[in-house]
Amino acid sequence: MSLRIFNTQTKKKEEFLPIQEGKVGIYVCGITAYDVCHVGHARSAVVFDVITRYLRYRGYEVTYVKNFTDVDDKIIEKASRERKGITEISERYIREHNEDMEALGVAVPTATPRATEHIDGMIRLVATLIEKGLAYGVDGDIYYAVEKFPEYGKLSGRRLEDMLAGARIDVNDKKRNPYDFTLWKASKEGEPWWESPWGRGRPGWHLECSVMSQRYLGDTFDIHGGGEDLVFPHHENEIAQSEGASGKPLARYWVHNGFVRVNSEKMSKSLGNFFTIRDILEQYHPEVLRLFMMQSHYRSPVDFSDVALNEARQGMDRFYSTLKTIRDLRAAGVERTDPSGESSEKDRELTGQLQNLRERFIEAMDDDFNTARAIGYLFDTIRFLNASLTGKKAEASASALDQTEKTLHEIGAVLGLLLAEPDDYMRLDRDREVVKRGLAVAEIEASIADRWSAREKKEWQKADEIRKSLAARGVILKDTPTATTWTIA
RNA sequence: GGCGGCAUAGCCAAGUGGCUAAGGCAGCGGUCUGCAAAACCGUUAUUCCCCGGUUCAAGUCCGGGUGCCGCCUCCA
Repeated sequence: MSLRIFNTQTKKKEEFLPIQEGKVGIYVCGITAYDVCHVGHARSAVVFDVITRYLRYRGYEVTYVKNFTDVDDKIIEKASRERKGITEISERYIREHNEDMEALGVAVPTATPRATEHIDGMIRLVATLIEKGLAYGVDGDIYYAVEKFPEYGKLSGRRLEDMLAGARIDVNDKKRNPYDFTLWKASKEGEPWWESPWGRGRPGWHLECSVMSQRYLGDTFDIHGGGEDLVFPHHENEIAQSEGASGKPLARYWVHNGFVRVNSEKMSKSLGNFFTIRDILEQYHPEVLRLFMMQSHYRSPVDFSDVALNEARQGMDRFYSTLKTIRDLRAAGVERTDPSGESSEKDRELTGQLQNLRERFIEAMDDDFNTARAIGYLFDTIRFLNASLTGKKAEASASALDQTEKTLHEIGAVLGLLLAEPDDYMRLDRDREVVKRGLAVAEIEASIADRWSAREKKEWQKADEIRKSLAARGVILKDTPTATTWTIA
C-alpha cells in the first residue's frame, strides 16, 4: 500500500508520488507576526508537524519550509499604535510563536524564511508579471490582472463570473477587476518602504509565499499546506503569481487543515472567541492538546471546549499509566516468566501484537494521515498490554518489555505523543490540576496521613470519610500496600 | 446572492458498497479491593438526520428536503 493524500484542488484522495524519489518538499503558510498565536494556529502547526514526521518515518527526506510574514498592514498598524518599528513588533511575535511551538512539541521546520528577507525576489517577480502582461501599475501600486490568468479559481473551484455576481468586495477604482489583487503597494508617509522600479513601496500579502517557496523548493514542489481559510484568496493568488510567472504548476498536492471551533463557530481573531496557546498550556499538558486534535481527522472541524480537553486528558492518562506499568516492571528487574515454560509463547503473542500495531498504524496514516484511526489502534494495543502486563497472570520477559516500550515510543514520536517520562507527565498533570482547582497540596497530604493511621487502626469508617471528603474535591486516592498515592480526577 | 463542507450511541469520533458499524470519554453489571482507585471482562447504535432512487447488496453511490458550518473581507 502507498500513501494517499486528499488534494484540495481535485477534491480527491490521490496516490502520493513525489517529484524526486525519496524526497519531499513542503511549503506551509505560517503566521503574520502581529499577535500571539491561538489554538487555531496550534492546530495547523500540529497537523503539518505530524505530516512531516510521518513522511520522515516512511523514509522520505523532507524539506519543510514555513514562512513568517513580517510586513503587512496589521503589523504596521500595531507598530504605529505602540510607536514602535515593525521589526520590533514582528520579532516579538515570531519569538513568542517559536516558544509556543517548542512548548507544543512541534519540530522546527527545515527553513523559516521571512518576507522582508526576500524583497528583491518579490520585486523581480512583479517585474516578470508586468512583462508577461499579467500585472499593471496605477499610481505606484501594482495589481495582478486576474482575468489574464485563465485558470484563476482552479484551486478553490470558483469562477470569476460567479464571484462577481455575489460580490462583497471593496470598491477600488484603481482595479480593473474587483478581484485583482495588490502585488506592490506605494508606501504612504510613515510606512515602511523599499526602493523599487515603481517607486518606494512594500509588497502585497500573497507575494512572499510565491517567492520563498520558489527560492527554497523550486518552481514546482510536492505539498503546499495551510489552514482551509487560506484556500481563497491566498493560495489561489499564489498560484496566479507563481504559475503566471513560471508557466509550471506550483504544487502537486494542496493540503488544508480544518478549523478549531468554539461552540460550533470558527475560532478567530475577529470573532474574539480565541484561546491563546500559552493560556491553554497552563491548564493542559501539550500532549493533551495534541491528542485532542489528532483524535479527529485533520480536515474535520474540531470543537474546542474544556470538556473535550478533559476527555483527551483521560486518554493521555491511560497511555502514560501503561507506560508507567512497563517502566515499573523494567525497574523491578523481575523476569516475569512462567515456570510452566509458556513465557516464550506469551512473548511471541506480545511481539505479534506490536507488529500488528505498527502495520495498522501505517495503514491508517497512509490513508490521508488518518490519525484518529491510528490512535484507535494505539488504544487497542494499550488494552492488550494492560491485560497481559498487569494482574496475577501477567508475564513478559525483559526483552519483550523493552520492545514494547520502544514500539510505543516509535509510534508516539510520529504523533508527537508519549515523549515524556511517565512520572514527569503525571506529576506535571497533577500540579496543573491542583492549581486549576485551587487545592492545597499540604492539606491533602495531611488528610492522607490521617487516613493512613486510621486504616492502621482499622477505623474504616473514619478512613472512608476522609476518602469521601477528598473525592468531593476531585482528589482520588489509590491505596497500595506501602503507601497511598493520589491523583486528580 | 455565489461556491463548498458536514450530519454515525449520552458526548467526542473512525468508517476506502459486502463478514459481528473502530476507538476514546461518560454510564451500568462483574472480577480485584477492608471500602475504593487503576486495570480487566461484559454491557450501552436491529442501525448511521428525513424522503425517494441505483444495486443481489448502501452509513458508504445518485436526487430532493431539513439542520449546522465555512469561504466569497484580515484570517491557521
